[in-house]
Amino acid sequence: MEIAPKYDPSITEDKWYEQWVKSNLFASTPDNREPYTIVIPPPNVTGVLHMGHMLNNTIQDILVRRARMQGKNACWVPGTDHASIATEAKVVAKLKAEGIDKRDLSRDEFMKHAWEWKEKHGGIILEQLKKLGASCDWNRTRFTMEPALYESVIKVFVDLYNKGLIYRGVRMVNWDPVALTAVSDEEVIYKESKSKLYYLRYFIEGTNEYLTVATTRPETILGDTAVCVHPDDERYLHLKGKRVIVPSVGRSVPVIMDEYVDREFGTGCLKITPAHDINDYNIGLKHKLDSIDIFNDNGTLNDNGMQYKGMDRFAVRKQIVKDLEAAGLIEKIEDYTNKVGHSERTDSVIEPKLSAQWFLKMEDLAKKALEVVENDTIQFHPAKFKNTYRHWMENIKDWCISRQLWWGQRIPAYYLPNKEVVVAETREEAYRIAQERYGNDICTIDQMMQDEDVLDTWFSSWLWPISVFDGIRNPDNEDVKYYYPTSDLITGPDIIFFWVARMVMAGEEYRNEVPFKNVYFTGIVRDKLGRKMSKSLGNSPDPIELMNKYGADGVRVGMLLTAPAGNDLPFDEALCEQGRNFSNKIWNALRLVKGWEIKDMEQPQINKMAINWFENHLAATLAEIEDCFNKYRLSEALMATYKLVWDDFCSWYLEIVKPAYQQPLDKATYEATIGIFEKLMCMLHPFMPFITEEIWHTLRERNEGESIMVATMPKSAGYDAELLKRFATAKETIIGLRGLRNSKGMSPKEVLELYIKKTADDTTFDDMIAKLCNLSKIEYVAEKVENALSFMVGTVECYVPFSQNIDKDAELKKLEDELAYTQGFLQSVLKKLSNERFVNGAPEKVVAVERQKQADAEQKIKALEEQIKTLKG
RNA sequence: GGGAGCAUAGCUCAGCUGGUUCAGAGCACCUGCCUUACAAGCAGGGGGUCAUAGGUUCGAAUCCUAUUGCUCCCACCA
Repeated sequence: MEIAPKYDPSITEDKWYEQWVKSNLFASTPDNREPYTIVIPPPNVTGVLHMGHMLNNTIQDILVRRARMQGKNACWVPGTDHASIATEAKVVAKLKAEGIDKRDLSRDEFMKHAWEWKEKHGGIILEQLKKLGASCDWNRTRFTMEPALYESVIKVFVDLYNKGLIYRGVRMVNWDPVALTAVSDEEVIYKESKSKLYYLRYFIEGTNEYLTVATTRPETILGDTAVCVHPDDERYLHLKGKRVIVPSVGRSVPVIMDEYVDREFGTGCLKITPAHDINDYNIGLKHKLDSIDIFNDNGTLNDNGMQYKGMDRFAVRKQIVKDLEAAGLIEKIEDYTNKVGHSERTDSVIEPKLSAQWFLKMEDLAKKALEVVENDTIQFHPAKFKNTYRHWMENIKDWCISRQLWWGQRIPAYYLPNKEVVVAETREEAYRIAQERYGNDICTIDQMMQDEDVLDTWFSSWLWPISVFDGIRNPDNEDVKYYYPTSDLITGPDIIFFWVARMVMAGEEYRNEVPFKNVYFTGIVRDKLGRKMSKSLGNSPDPIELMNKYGADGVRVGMLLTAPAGNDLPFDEALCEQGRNFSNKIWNALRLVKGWEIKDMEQPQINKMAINWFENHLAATLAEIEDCFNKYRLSEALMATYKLVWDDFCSWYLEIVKPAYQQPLDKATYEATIGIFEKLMCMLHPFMPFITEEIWHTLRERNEGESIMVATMPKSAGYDAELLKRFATAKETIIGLRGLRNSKGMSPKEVLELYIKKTADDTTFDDMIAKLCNLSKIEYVAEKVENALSFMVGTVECYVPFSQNIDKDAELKKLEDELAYTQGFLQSVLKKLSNERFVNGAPEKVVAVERQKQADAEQKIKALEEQIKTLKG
């Protein structure tokens, strides 16, 4: 059989993916097996694959594939999120490029454009996931805006409203002046920025005296309705009951006293703008101040902006400072660093704004959701995120769930002419309720005005583990009963509040059960220099190009090699190279094995030994790997598998059984080797699905439609630890011999003899030693061998007769160095053992170990001294 | 301002409740090899005062305290 010398993923990967889809191997339906369920964190429908997705989805695929091979009914549900703000922004931008202004469109017209856009450009990311090998059940692909999920969201809104958990109120919210919508507290990112602190003069009414107020936002003086000082601040006691004139504006406002003011900051005087700052708003409420809103929704000044009307807030800031300076009303300007809230989606500076919004009461929901994490019904990996979660849950505020957008689930609230509001799943139902409540003649059905707002995207995402199985609309359907709760959730810690916490709440509220049992938090993928990957830095590699270059398998391995849960992943292309090299290594092992001539002949002892050793070693490694998976330490599981394949299988096992050039291999060994190879491929398959499938099919004849995907994952079993230890000693002998050859520059072709100063009590591995070291014989002797090089394995001396002149000085030095080291070592052991408190205090086991060390060291010293003596002659 | 976490080889990390799996792994590095599976490779090798300073202990990378440096989360003093 001809096998290419280099593995080429481009000819296997697409082929096998197609085959898997064709054979419907990703599909899952409820049956008697234990379910294993993952719901994908739905990427934005407008998204394209980035390195974060690669990591996240590789991990999910590994877990799903492993579960499937363990005989579980594995179901990975894919889908996308409608991403209200982000998508609407994209559609608006696209329309703008075509010369269409959103404001000129009706809601329906806009939605038509948005859906068209979604159909055309949406879901690219799901196609890209296929290249990665993601074994999602594509038949189950969901979209948060599709009818069934849309209905679920509406149903939940109505339900929570009826339970009294949802309310509408006028509150200070975070306003995004670019997206023209409110956003939740969690969507505000505070960034440190260099700004200025302006000291403004407020003249006391009717006098020439003034007080100085420090502010970072001088433009908001237009909305000032008071100046506030601390009631105990002696500097300002005389101002009690006085009024001051807002500079430039000319308005007279009261001086009020409140302990909120920090006397140390600035001048100890605080201007109060209730309409544009959350703290000022609260003070305004307390002191019954007027509230003057000076901004339009888009951040320009409104009619209250006087001569600045129509200008942007930042332009006004500059202008008003100039004007105040000209009027001599600025005392000084200082540099100042503070944190400014930015919109997560548009990056615009958030404007606190008073507006009517819908809120969800969180307190009770949070209580239950905290409990199930505290008592480990849901486990976090790593567990440290419990702290973060707890802190948020214990300080939770109501969730602003309305957004002033069109792309999303429209709030099912209907306003009647009598100003009352009715909430119901449909207009018809709302009308029925309205008539019931207020009489049949209250209005016509068309006179009810539906709320213009849509719901926060996360208000649909939080239902995802339930709604993908239609468990909101049909709580007793087979799917949701079987697949819910899901098994593992794989996500980033950045959305622990946005998503994870809220899913737990929804799960408890709507299923009375947690939505998942484990949460695996991935780290953030960074570049080599530790920076976040970002478009503006251009440091984010294109995953598709990477996969073309190294193969999906190579990239998957590269990502996983250094990605412990919860740790950031400093990505380096060299890791993908390592992954690709590993692919090639496996490939060449296949070439070797398939290249052998097989003969029906007696199985040599050495091969029996190799097989027996490997199977024991495999069992031990399997136990190790299972332990890694139980602890969600996937990188370690991969590394253990990697070493098993590369080192133990390729470098040791295959080298031991490998027949001499053009010699045949016995059939029994061949069969065993194929069996081992198969097992290794199964173990590797979750990490490297494509190459393992290709090799699995090459190892044996397979029937049409058979796949490694549904082969059985090998399980750990008992093993002979003693055997493994003896093998390790044999290995040491081999390494010692190779080192000898290396240091003496001997060719591997030169045949040598080995004499071991020891009784021949264990010769199990002698054949192997002879074969791998090109020895003509191994002999056990009682006395030292003359004219030989020597080395030690543990406390045992080994000799290799050497025909050429031995460099006595070099040998002597080597031996003396070793002697010195061993003597030092013995000293430290003796010191320990002569310490009575150690001998009495330490456990017997530990003391026994020290005594053994002593004995070994003494024996070794004796041997070394003897060697030195004879060498000196 | 509050909280959490981290600091071990050049890099990325493992080292569970103090003592032979205690100083480890992979990559990188050095030396020698194109040895009929693989140079995307083989064989061998070097490399760490476990951040710093104290303390507890017979014994500390591991426990305690302080210091320094980094990261993240929350709050948002204008």
